[in-house]
Amino acid sequence: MQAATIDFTDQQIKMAALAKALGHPARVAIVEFLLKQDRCICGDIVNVLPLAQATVSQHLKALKQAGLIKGSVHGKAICYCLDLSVIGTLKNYLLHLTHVPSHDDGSCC
Amino acid sequence: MQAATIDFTDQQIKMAALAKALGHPARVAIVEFLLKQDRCICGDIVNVLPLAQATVSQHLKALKQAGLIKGSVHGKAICYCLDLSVIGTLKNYLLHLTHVPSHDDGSCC
DNA sequence: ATTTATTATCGTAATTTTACGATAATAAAT
DNA sequence: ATTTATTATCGTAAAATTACGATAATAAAT
Repeated sequence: MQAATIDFTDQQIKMAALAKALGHPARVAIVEFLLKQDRCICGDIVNVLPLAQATVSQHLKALKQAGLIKGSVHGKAICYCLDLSVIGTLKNYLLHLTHVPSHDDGSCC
Repeated sequence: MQAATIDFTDQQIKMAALAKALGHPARVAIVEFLLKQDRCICGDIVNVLPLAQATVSQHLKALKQAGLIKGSVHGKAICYCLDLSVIGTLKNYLLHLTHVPSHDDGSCC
C-alpha cells in the first residue's frame, strides 16, 4: 500500500492525517458536538450518534490519535474535549494555502 | 460498513467528504502543487509525485469527485486546476466551527 | 494511416477502515 | 465484596483504499 511516503513533506503528511481524521461524518459530528458545548463533555457522546458504542469508541480513538481531542478520566466516566490548537493548525494551513498572490482563474478551466 | 449515514446532516457528510479527499499526502501534495502555480497545469503532475501514473490518476479522480479540482481536455494533455470556491467552503466551515462564544478550556481536560 | 504522447481504466493484491456483538477493564456506589 | 455504569478492547466480517502493471482511449503530429 505504501512505497513512497518518503517523498512527501512532513507537513503534507501531518495535514493529510488531520484531514483524514475528519474524513468521516461520525467524527465530524463528534467534533461539532464537542464544540457546541462550552466545556468538556463526560460521556453521552455515544447517545448522540447513530452508531454502536464500540464503533463510537473507535472513532474517538481515531480522533485522539490524530490529536484533535483529548480525554481524561473523571470518576466513572471519561471526559472529552477538543484540542483547539490542533484545529487551529488545520485552519491556518488552509488559510495560508489559498493566500497566493495572483491566481488568475479562467486561464483554461 | 454503513448503516446509519442517515442521521448525519448533509453538511457533516459534505465536510467529511472534503476532508477525506485531503486525507492522503499525495492529494495534499497535488493541491499544493496546483496552488503554487499561478495558472492551471497541463500534465506534469505525475512527475512531481513519487507514485506510478495509474496511482496518481486515481488520486486525481478522487479530488475531482470531491469537487476540489477540475480538469479540461487541452489537446493531447489534460489541464487541471483547483476549484477555489470548494476549498473556500472547507475553509469557512473550519473558521465558523471554532467561532464559538466562550470556550473555557481548562475545565477538565 | 501510423506513430507518439498523455491520461484513464481494468484487473488484482495487500492493507486499512468501518461496523458490530461480546467481553474485559475501571471506578463509583451500594 | 458486589453491583452498576461507563468506556475500551477483542474478534471478525464486509467494504473501501491504495498501489501497481498492463492495456485501452484520445488527440496531436508525422
